[in-house]
Amino acid sequence: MRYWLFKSEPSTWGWDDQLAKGESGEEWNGVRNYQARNFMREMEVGDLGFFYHSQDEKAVVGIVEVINPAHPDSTTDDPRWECVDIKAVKPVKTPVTLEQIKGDPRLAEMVLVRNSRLSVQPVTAEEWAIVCGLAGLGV
DNA sequence: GCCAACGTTGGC
DNA sequence: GCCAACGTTGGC
Repeated sequence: MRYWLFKSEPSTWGWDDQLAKGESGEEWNGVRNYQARNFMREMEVGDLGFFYHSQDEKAVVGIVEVINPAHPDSTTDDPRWECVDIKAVKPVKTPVTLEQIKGDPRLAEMVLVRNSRLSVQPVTAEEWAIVCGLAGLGV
C-alpha cells in the first residue's frame, strides 16, 4: 500500500468535479509527462492519494483512492500515455496549504516542495501521516 | 502578469 | 547522442 499526490488546476478539474463522480470515479487523464506516468504504472488498486489544488488555492483538499490500475489514456491515441482511475474518498477537514507544508521542516523533502511541477507524485508514509494530521484527519 | 524551473523537441 | 531552442507549468 503506497501513497501519492495528484495535482490539478481547480479550474480544469477540481475536487468538486471529482466528488461529483462518486463511487464510479474518473480517469486521471491528460498526463503527458513520463515521470508522472511511471508513478501511475506503479500504483495499485487501494492506494490512497492527496488531491491537491494548484494555482490560486495551493492546498491539499481531499483524499482519493486508486480504483483501477494504469490503462491507456482515453483522451489520446498516443500509446505512450496511460492513466489510473481514482475516486474521491473524503474531503479534508482543514485544507493543508503549500505554505504550511513549506513551513514544516518534517515535510521539507516532499516532492511538492522539491519539484512543484510534477503532477503525480509519491508521498512517504511519514509525510502522509503528518499531512493527515494537519488536515484534521485521524491517521 | 512575470519569471524561473523544468521537460520535450528537433537539428546537427 | 548532444545541446540549444522552445513551450508549459506553477508560484509569487
